[in-house]
Amino acid sequence: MGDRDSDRANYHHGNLRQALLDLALSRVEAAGLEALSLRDLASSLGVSKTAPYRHFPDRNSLLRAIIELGWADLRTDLLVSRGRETAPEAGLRAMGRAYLAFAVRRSNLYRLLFSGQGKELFTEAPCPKEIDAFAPLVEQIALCQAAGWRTSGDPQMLALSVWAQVHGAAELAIEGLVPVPEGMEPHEFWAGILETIL
Amino acid sequence: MGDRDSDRANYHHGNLRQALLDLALSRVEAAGLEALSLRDLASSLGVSKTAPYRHFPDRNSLLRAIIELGWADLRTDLLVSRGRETAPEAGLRAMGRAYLAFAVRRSNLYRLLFSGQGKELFTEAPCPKEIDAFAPLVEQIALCQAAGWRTSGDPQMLALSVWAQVHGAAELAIEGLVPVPEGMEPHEFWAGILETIL
DNA sequence: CCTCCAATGTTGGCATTGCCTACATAAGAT
DNA sequence: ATCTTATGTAGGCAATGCCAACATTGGAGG
Repeated sequence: MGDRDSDRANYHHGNLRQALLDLALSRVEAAGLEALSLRDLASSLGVSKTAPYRHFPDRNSLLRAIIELGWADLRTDLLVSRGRETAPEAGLRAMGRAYLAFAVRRSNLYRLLFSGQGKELFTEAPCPKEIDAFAPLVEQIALCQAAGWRTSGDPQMLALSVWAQVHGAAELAIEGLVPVPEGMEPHEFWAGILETIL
Repeated sequence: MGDRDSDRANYHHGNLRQALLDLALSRVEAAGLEALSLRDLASSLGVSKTAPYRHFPDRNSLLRAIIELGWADLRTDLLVSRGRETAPEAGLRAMGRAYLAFAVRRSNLYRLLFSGQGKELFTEAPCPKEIDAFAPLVEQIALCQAAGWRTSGDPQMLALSVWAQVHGAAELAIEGLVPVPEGMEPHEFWAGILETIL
């Protein structure tokens, strides 16, 4: 007859929301957003097919939660990478490399971030601090300017330009449209290309 | 009784492949690739649900055909835009603006181009000339270099860097993550941002 | 301690979709 | 005229998102 714990767990899972988030994130990272199925999550967690709807009104809502996790992780990577450097410009380059590494290493998640599903997360209100991966870039650019780098120009605009550059490189790297030289990691190759202009 | 033409057309449509492509393209442009359904196409064309499979083995194969159309159109826009300028650098800037305009105007199609579905189109063999939107950029960069612009540097690498920059701007513009100043078109706004660095 | 209720989970069902197998028809070559 | 092949049809299967109705549980208030 099963022990008491699993009896209790059988009906009320107890932590379904978090379990859904964890599993969904791993599914997306492993196979992309189109491979995410609420029914599959439910059955994998030993729960009925409609149980997830008690925690997320629909599939897109779950996706949006994952997107938030993704932005938070990306922001963290950027903060850590720049924290390891003292010179402002070195910090900026480190952020660029960290960004590319994140995009290549977790490409399915990265693609989801720009899939358009979470647009309203950022356009509506001021972007929540914990998931704002852009602000650290603007700050770092401002630091660089204070140190004499491209002193003319609005830091916000400069940051947008740099973001566009690095994001574009990340996408091209992920997409694999451009063959990478033998024995070279894609994010290294693309970091090198960025130096061409930046 | 119906006229003879529709009688004939009732069974053998006569031009189903092209009709599928046309309608699929318009559906994708209007609502994105996730809105593309073979069954919907079939019924809209007054044909049975499995008829499309006589022309495309599966949904992805149809998507790939659309991707080819998209790249060809983008290439054409680039060629036309640079053809209107004489000075090499002016031509390069015109290509950038045309690229951004294409991405914004046909954003759903543009997104499909980078969705990863058509990867093998470009990585395998040498990219077919008619759909190669990258080669014109390399050529233009070479022209610019011949005219004294950034004479040091491999044109291929420079072109990749420029492509990354413009593609990144295009994606950010489409995504709408960055609010565009009132009364300004997104592609103008982003073209301005590109000038910040390029 | 008991009761009720809100949170959480289940069952059954509907519509849509991709795609498979078998079958039907038309159009053109032999 | 016949036969082959390209093309289209019918039926079906499994998966999915989501809705409505019902069940269970644990905790708040009497």
